[in-house]
Amino acid sequence: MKPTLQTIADELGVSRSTVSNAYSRPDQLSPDLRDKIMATARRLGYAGPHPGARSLRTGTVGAIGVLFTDDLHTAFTDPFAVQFLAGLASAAQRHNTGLLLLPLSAQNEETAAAMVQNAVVDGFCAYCVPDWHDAWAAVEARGLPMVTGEHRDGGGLFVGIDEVAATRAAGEHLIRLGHRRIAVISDWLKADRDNHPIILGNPDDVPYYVSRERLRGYAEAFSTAGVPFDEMITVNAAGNMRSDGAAAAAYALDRVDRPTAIVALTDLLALGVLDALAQRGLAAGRDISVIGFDDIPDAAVSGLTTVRQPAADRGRIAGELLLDPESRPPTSQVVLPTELIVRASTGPLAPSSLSLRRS
Amino acid sequence: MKPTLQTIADELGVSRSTVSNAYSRPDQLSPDLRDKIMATARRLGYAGPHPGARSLRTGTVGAIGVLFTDDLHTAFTDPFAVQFLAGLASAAQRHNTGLLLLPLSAQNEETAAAMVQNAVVDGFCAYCVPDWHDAWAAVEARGLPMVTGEHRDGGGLFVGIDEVAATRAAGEHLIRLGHRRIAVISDWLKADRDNHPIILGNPDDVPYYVSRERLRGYAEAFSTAGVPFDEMITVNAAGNMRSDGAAAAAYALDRVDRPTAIVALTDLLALGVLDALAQRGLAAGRDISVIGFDDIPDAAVSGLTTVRQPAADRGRIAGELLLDPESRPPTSQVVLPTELIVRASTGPLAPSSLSLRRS
DNA sequence: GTGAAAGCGCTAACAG
DNA sequence: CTGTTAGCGCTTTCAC
Repeated sequence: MKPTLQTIADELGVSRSTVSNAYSRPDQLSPDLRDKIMATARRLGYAGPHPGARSLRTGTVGAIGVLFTDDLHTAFTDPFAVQFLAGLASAAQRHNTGLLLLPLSAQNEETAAAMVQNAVVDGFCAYCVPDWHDAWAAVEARGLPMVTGEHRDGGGLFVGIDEVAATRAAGEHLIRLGHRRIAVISDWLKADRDNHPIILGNPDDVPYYVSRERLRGYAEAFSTAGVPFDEMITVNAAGNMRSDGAAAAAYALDRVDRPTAIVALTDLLALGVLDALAQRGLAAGRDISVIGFDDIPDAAVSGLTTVRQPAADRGRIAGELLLDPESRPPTSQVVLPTELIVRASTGPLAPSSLSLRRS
Repeated sequence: MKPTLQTIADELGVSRSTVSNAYSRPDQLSPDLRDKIMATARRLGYAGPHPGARSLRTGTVGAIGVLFTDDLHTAFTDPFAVQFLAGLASAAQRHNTGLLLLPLSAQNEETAAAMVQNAVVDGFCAYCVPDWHDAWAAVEARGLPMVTGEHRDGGGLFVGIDEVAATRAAGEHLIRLGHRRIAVISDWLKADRDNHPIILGNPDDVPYYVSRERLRGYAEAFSTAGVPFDEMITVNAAGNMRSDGAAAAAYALDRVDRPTAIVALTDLLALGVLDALAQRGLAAGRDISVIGFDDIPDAAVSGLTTVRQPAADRGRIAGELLLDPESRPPTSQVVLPTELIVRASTGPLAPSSLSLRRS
C-alpha cells in the first residue's frame, strides 16, 4: 500500500492536516515537528501530497492543454509552431506549469473530443485546429479558460495577429509592382490533403481560419486593384511542408497562363515554391515574385519577401493570459503587429511576363 | 456554480451513480433514461464527469509526463528529439493519452523537482536529462512507472540502444582507416555550456549518460588500437546545435597537431564540423574524416558517416511499455539495434596528414 | 435496472 | 501551533 498523508500522521500520532501543513505551509508549525515529519515521510517512502488529490481539492492542476495536430512530426518541423510552443512553455514554466500536448486525430473526431473532455488541465490553448473540428465544442463545454489565435469570435481569449491586414499589405506590395496574375498556395484551402488546383467560390468557403483570413487579405488587395477573386489561381497544398509548396507550385508554373507572382500562406510553402522555380531555371523576384508568411529564419537566408509575425510572443502572451488572470486585458483580445519584410523574392513585373500576358 | 453529477441527478430525481453510469457504463441503464440524462446534462451545461475527480477515483489520468529540457527551442530543432517524441505520441494516442511536457529548468533544480512532484500523470518518460539532476530522484520517489533510455540501472524500464557498442563500431571503422589522432566533440562532456577544449581524466567523469557512454565506446575502440584515452582530443560543445559543432570543431582544427578525424556524438554537431571544414577549405573524408550519431535526414544529404538509431521506435516502444503493462517484457530492458552507416565523410588517412603527424 | 454507502487523498476554515 | 470537521467530484461494490 502506498503511503498517504494519513500514514505519516498515524506513524507520528499527529493529525493529517499537520502533515499537510508541513508540506504546503511550513510556517504553520514548529521547525522541529516539520523536520520530524519530513524524516518519517522519507523513511516511509512518501513522496509528498498526491498531485491529483491536491488538484481536486484546490481546483488547480499545473498543466495547460495544448490542442495540437495529430502529426507531431510535421508540427515540429514548422519553425513557427516551435517558436510558438517555446514561447508558451516559457510562460508556463514561470508559473510552474506543464504543457499537456493533446495530439488530436483528424481522422477520428470522436476520440479527439474525448481527449479534450478527459484532459486534466487548468485551461486550453488551441491553434492549428481547423475550426470544423469537434474538439472546439468540447473545449467550450469544459468551461475552462481558453486562448486561441484562430477564432476571434469564439468566446475564448484571443492572442494573434490581424491576418487579413497582414496579407492585404503583402498583396498591395505585389500590386504596386505591377502584378495582376497571381497564384495563391496554401494547405487547408480545402479539407482534403492533396496537392491540386482548386476552384474556390469565395474565401468564406475555406474551412480553416488562418488560411481563410490570409486568403481574404489577398483577395481584398487584389480586388481593390481590379482583380476579382475568381481570377486568382488557387492551389491546395497537401500539408505545410516545403515539398508540398514545390509540388503545389508546379500546378501554377506549368500552365500556359503562368502567373507572374505566387503567394504562399506560410514560409515553409514559399520556400518550396522557390525550389520549384529553381528547378525550372526561373529566378525569384525577376521571373516570378514570391511571398511567404511568418518570417522563419530560413526566409532571410533565401531572400524571401514575407510577413513577419511575432511567433514566440504569441505563445508567451497566450500563456500569460491563461495562467495569470491579473494580466488579462479588459478586451481579452490581443492583436500583435505584423510587418511586411521585402526581400529579393519580389520585384517589378518583368517585360517577358508582360508579353506573355498578352498571348 | 458549475454543474456536477449531483446537479444532474437532483434535476432528474435519480441517484448520482445512475448519472455516472450513463457516462461510463451505458449498458447499465435503459437507453431511455440515458437519453434523458444526456439531454438535461446538455441543457444544464454539464460537460461530463470532472476528469480530475475521476482520475482520483480510478487512479488513472490519461497523461504521461515527459521530462524535457528547459530549452524547447533547441529540443525541437533536434530531429532525433522530434522523431522520438512523435513515436511516443503515436503510442500515447493509441491509448488516448496526452503528453505532459515538463520543461525542467537546468538552473533551478528545485523547481524542476517540484514540477515532477506535482505532475498529474500516470508515468514518466525521461531523456535528455543529465543524471545529476534532482528531478531523477523526484521521479523515483513518485513510484510511478518510468521509462528512460539513459539510465540503464536506474530502477525504471529501459528502452534504448547499446551506446557503447555503437560508437565502438564507429571507432573501429576509423581505426581501420588508419586514423590515430582523433578529436571528440560533444555537449555535456562537462556540466558547463561553453565551447572549449577540455581535459578529461576518464569517461566516467562525464556527467551525462549519453555523452559518457558514447565516449566510452570510442575510448574502447581507440585504446584497443593503442591510443590511450588521454591522447584523444576532447572538446566540449555549448549545446547540441549545428553552430556549436562548428565552433567546437575550430578548437580541434586550429591547432598544430590537427587531428585526422573528428567524431561528434550527435549528427547535429557533426554537421557543424562539416561546416567548419568547408570554411577552412578542407574536404571531409579526404583531409579530415568525420562521424556523427543518429542518422538524421540531413546526414544523408551531407554524406555524413554516422550511426543510425531507431529514434521513432525508441519513443513508440517507450510509450507502449508505459501504457500497456501487458507488453512489458520480463526484463524491462529493451535494447534496439544500431547500424554504422558509412558515407563519404570518412576515408583512409591522407598522406598529407601522415607527414603532418611526424612533424 | 437503480440507489445507498463508502471512500480516492487531500486542503481549508475554524476552534482550541 | 495543532486538530477537528467538512467536503472537492467522482466510481464502485453491493443490496434492492
